[in-house]
This record gives sequence, C-alpha cells and structure tokens, in this order.
Amino acid sequence: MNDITNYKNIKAWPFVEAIKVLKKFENLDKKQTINFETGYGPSGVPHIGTFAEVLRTNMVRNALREIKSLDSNLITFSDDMDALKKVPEDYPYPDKLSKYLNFPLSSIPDFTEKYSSYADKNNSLLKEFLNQFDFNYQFISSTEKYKSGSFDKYLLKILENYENIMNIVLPTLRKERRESYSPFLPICKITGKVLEAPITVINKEEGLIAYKSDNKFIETLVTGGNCKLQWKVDWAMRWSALKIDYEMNGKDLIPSFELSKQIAKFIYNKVPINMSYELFLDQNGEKISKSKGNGLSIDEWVTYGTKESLSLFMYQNPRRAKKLYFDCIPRSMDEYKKHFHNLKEKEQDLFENPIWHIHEGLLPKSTYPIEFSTLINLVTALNTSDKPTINKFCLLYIKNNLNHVEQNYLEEITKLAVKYFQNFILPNLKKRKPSEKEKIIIKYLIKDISSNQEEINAEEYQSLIYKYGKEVYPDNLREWFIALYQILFGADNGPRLGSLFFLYKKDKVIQLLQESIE
RNA sequence: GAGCCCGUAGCUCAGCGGUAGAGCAUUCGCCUUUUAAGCGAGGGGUCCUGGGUUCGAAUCCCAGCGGGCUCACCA
Repeated sequence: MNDITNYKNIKAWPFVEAIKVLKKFENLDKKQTINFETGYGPSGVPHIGTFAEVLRTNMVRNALREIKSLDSNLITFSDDMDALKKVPEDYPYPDKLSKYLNFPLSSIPDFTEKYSSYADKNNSLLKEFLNQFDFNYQFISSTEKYKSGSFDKYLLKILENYENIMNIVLPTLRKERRESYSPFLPICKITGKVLEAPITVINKEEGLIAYKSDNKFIETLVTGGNCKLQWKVDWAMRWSALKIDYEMNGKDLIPSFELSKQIAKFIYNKVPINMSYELFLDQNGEKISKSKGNGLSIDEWVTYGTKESLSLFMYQNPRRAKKLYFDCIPRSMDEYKKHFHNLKEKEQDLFENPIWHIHEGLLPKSTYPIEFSTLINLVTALNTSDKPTINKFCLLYIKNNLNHVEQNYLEEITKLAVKYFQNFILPNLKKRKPSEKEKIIIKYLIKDISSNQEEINAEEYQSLIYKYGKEVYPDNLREWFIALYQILFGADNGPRLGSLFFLYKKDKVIQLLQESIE
C-alpha cells in the first residue's frame, strides 16, 4: 500500500476520489474487483448529464488503475423497468405513447419499429454515445435482472425487513403519499402496469404479498420480476446486489442518497463511496432540461467541437455549478490546446493535467496546429465554407509546414469551424445589391480579370481592385473595400481581397463577381 | 425549512498556502496600396466583509453579508 503515498498529493479530483476508494479497501488483501456504478433512466433520450456522470466515473476508475493494479468494472445500470410517467415533449408519436403511461419502459413498443422496446431504443442511444467515446463498460438492464431472478435474494431480504424500511421512508413523505407508499411496486397481472398501491405482506419466507386492484386482493410474488422496487429502495438494493463500491450523483440526489444509505442497513449494508457533483446550468443560470430546450445536448456539442473538448469541459470542477451553453465549445477547444501545450512543457504535472484524464493516460503525440477561436475568426473573415481555401489561409497563418497528423487534425477542426460558420455566422449575413455605379465598376473588373491569359498573383489582384476603386470612391478607398465586402459577403470586413482572389483562382473569382451583379 | 455552490480586472472565468492570472473588451504602436482574422506593448483588482490558524492566506477554519441552484411530488 506504499504506492498510495506517491499519489496522495495529487490535487486532480479523480485521484482524490480513487484514494478514497483505496483507503477503504486497504485492509483487504485478497484479489477483488472494484465496481463503479452509474445510473440511467431511459424515459427519454440520453441527457448530457448522464453522459457526464459516466465520463467522470470513468476518470476515477482510470486514476485508480494508475495507482494500483486492481480489477475494476464500470456498470451502466438502466432503470428500464421503471414506469413511464409522462410523454417526453419532443417524442414524435405522443398519441401512441400516451396509451402506455405507467407501463414499464421495457414493455412499451418502439414506434419507430427499429428496436425491441421503448427502453431498448433509449438504451441503445446511450450505448452509442458511450461507444463513440470508447468507454469500457458493462451495461445492465434492470428488467433483465428482475426477471432472471438475480435480485430475488435481495427482494426477500427487503420483505423480511419490510417494517424497518417503511419506518425509514414514511417520515420523509407527505401524508397523502404515506397512504399509498410501498417499497414494492407490483406489476399488475391484469393490465401490465406498474402499480403504486399499498400492499399486504402474506408470507415473508415465500415472498408473497397482496395488492388491491378493482376492489379485489391479488396475490403476487415479490420475486421473479413480478414486482419492482420503488427507486430509493431499488438504489440501495443494487449496491448490495451488484456489489457497488463507488457511485457519484448530482446534488439533487444528495437527500436520496442519505435515505438509501439508511435503507441499505437492512439489505446487507453495502454503501458505495460517494461523490456529488453540481448540475449544469444554461446561459442564464437555470437548470438545463430537455423540455425547455436550453443548454446543450451531446449531439450539439460534437457538431461544433471535438469529443476531447467535451471531455475537458466535463473534467473541470465537477463540484462547481457550470453554465453549459454555446460559447463553452470554442473556449473548451482552445483550453484543450493550451493544456496539451502545458503537458509537453512540464512533465511532472502529468496527473494534474486534464489531458491525462481525458485520454485515459494514453497521451496523443500532437493536436490541432491552430487555436479553434482563431480558426473560427479566419473562417468568418474568409466568409467561406470552402475547405481548401480555409486550409491554404491557415497554412499562410501558421507559417509552418504541417506533418500528416497535424494536417488531419486541422481538417477535423475545419469541419467543425465550417459548421459553426454555416449555422451561426452565415444566416446573419445579408449581401447587398451593388449600386448602378458599383455594378459598372464590377463589370470592368470582371472584364479586366478575364482578359488575362495567365493566373494573376495576389498583388496584381489587389492593384486591380485599387485601380477601379479609385473611380467610384476617389476620396475614400476604405469605403470601396467595405462596399465590396458587403456586396460579395454581406459583411463589413474580411480578408485581404488580393490574397483571397489569388487562392480562389480566376474562374471562381469571376463567378463570384458575376453572381454579385445578377 | 434543509442541503449544495458561487462572490477575483468592465464582462466571462481560471488559480485554491509562497511576487494577482487568462480570454474578450479598452488604449497605444507596427505590418498590409482598404479593413484586418495578424504582431507587440500598456492601463485596469482592499481577490465580498470581519475574525482566526500560519513565517506567510485570494487559497485553510469560523462568523456574517450578497447571489444562485437543488430537495422536501416523481426519478
């Protein structure tokens, strides 16, 4: 255990967490697997918060692996037997889905007919996201566990301690809810719905209870998937059943964690090491939620930023409330590059550098050769989605030859910058029509350019523009250039036109000018 | 009511025991036959307040003052 001491001064939170785990298992010398759990409710498409939880939990796992060679396991538990409470606002078939309210998510059909159930669809989406990031995880379906009988032993234990558990939970509930509360939610044998109804214990040893439906008492087993647990009890049960050693949760679940901890005392008393993180807020400091459409989704982030930049954002200060909105993306992209640079400068900070955590210790040799915000400025100034043009300007700017890997990185982030430009800059640009006078001048310009047999160089282009500009704006050439930017791009400024035209080459320049006067 | 977080440059934030930082904004200079997306330099801060610990506190502890979020239905 001496090896912990080498790591205990590391301030990076994944190491601090990993050391919490190791301290707890200090006295166990036998070989053992450390289980990390993350929970997911597949009532809708995966939320960026769910994703953050998996990512961060995985970072703790990496840090642990670095300190000590132990087997570990990252469990992604999907609570897919949970009842559908309401139809998500963005769901494409609300009428069809609304017929399945209170059914277990895993027993609702998928109306897109691509998946075996509603839950399976959302589970698959989650797995897709996680696979994109190459996580190594074990997906567990709640429904499968309940139905296979894996949870039976624990369900019987809960029934055995039924009164004890009721005594813990009831004082935390309001009067009305106390009447209907039960740790066991029977799956109705007639309707198939998850019932929130009081139960009567019939036989603890056999696992028999009874619930009331249509004024009749119906007996059922708590085992074999005939009942599901109410979620706080469910959570506590999982800790024992899946031997969970570590789990983090949002701060909204702190009271629930405390309660589940109490409940766990009556289910083999397994309680994981826990960390709570702050929730993400939108630009105005409000909680992000899908129904409001504020904040960002995973898809939106990876449209405009790299996966690494998203990981970096998630890594930073999980205990601090962070605003998650659009501007975070370019900022995070630039920060990634900065941290990468720091890593190469001072190696002793390896474990405190986010890059180590983002890449699970397998450090890349290089990264993109230009700051993302600079690239966006460049694309905005160039006013084009044409990647070869952007690439050429980047090379002019970088003043260095790029190796093959850097060139690939540049192409990757150029795609992102172009998307950003097309969706946020371009729609706000309005090209204006040239005045009659300007039209005539542009025609002269076209004629002059096309009369050249050979390609024209940047300086010659600049001179041509200058020459004709003097005819319309003899006193203030600046206005001529502004006019050209407005007519050609819909902006008040841009790159040096001579250089741009040279990169575009004659045919494209003529086409551009021609279009502006039509 | 309880819990969690925040208060550092005009704005957004990083730093979290050892000379107060970044980006944007601002000011000035340079380059370019226009503008700059460029380069360089500068200005700007009782690090919310008051105690304590320490040789030393923006940083740790306590108390207060502001601001925000979450929970007390469901998950």
